[in-house]
Amino acid sequence: MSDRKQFYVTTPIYYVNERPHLGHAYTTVAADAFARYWRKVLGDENVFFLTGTDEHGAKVAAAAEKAGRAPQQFTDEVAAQYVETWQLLNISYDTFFRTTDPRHRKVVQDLLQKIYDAGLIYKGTYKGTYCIGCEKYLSPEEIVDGHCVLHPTTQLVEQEEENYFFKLSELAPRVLDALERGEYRVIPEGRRAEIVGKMQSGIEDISISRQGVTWGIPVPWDESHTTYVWVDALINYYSATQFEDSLNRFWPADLHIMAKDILWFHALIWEALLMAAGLPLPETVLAHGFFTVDGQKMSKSIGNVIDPVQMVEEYGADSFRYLLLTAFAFGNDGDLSLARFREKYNADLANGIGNLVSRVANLAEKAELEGSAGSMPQAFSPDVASAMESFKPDEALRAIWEIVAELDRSIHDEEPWKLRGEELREALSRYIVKLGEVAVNVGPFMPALSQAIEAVFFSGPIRKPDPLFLRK
RNA sequence: CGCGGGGAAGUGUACCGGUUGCAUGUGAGCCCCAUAAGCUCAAGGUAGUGGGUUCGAUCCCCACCCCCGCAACCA
Repeated sequence: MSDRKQFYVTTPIYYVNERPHLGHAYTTVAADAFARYWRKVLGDENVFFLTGTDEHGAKVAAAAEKAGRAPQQFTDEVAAQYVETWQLLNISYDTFFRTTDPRHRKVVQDLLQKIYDAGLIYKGTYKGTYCIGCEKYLSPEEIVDGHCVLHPTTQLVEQEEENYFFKLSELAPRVLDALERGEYRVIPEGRRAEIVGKMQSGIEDISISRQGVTWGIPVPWDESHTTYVWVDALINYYSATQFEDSLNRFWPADLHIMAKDILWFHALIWEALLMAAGLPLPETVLAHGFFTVDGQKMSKSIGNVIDPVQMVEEYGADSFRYLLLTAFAFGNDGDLSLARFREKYNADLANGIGNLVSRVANLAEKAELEGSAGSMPQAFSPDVASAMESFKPDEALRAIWEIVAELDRSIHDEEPWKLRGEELREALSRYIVKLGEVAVNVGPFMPALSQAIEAVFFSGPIRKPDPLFLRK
């Protein structure tokens, strides 16, 4: 089915100026499902799952100051919140990467030096309209009647800054060529077309250093500049494989997952940097969609923010993971709503798999069946495997729930409660095999459920357990 | 201005050039092992509007209307 020997999957590293929110959780849960899937197929030691935090930049420094903390202390605190959230969500990352890791600094500097030595970085000036209120250069859309939309009373200044520029314009055609030759790919197809279109529309060089920002990695040949945070951040994917010899083999990455808003960085700029440094390109760059909540963009002012930690408290990690991944097709945009979460929780989890487990366990307990007799299947079902290998976790889950529905139908048709003796045992063991199938297949998505099913039906005497998912 | 996504049963959503599928919700019946759970059947969509291509379009093309997002130094 696949000739992979190893699998390296990443999430973006999240910017620490805000707490983990639903968007971060969505990306990370998906990445976790892929990581867990491939671990089962290839063995734990052949999968590397990376996530982490992006901790440099002016905004972080400002946020730290506002919180009355030194930057490092501040980022330590926020990074800890991410670690905590991922623990709650049962995220099985192998490394939690932080860009303030001193080992990362060296990798970034070496890589930049290489690109510099290759003649692909030059000194120039960045010129723009600067808003002191925002502390950044404004894009034309942010300027209305000569004033910043957020700070209409602040005087804007035309400002120039000396920056180092990366010759993206020179690299872009080569990157496009690599994309078209299939040296790396961008999915879904619609996103790829978008990226190709942008690449063809004329690319400008980008500045990759800042003079005024001290909270960052110094440019190796000119310590008065720090590395632009995006460059610093992207390099993490490579950097994480360079800290230990045992991890070297994971580069290049097999799958970078991110939301579509940062695809540009991952589908062009990252490849350009790698090419410039003479490094191999990642295999797949996968952008998933955005979601709205009850039809609107999630925002604090609208008050429709869904907090992942609260969701875990209410539904449990497994359920929340399920609800996120089945809400809409992975890659598309979609809509989430608390009302629908509840509906789906009751229908698919409580009435579906939860009830089915009780149903079969009860019959088995009465029949005094031994679970140790059967054994769990070890491989994924073909349709689950093909869904996962074409990056469609939602389809994989749908296939699994088809097993659940089928089993409910079989039980109804065969009326095992009327059977006795060998007939009953035969029927029950077929049901248990099916549940074993569910357990194996659902593992990447709902690890606790998978273990619970295994514990009930595949070890010792079968006892009817407490409900796995209580109706809400 | 530009780019992209979307408008389909009460709600949400999938695939697809050839009597729309699924889920949820609703109604009726069945079963009674199970978490008032399960099974079956039924009702419910002229697929935003108007054109075009085609033997045939929800699907391809054009225009328009509406919603949403992105718009590159923002991480």
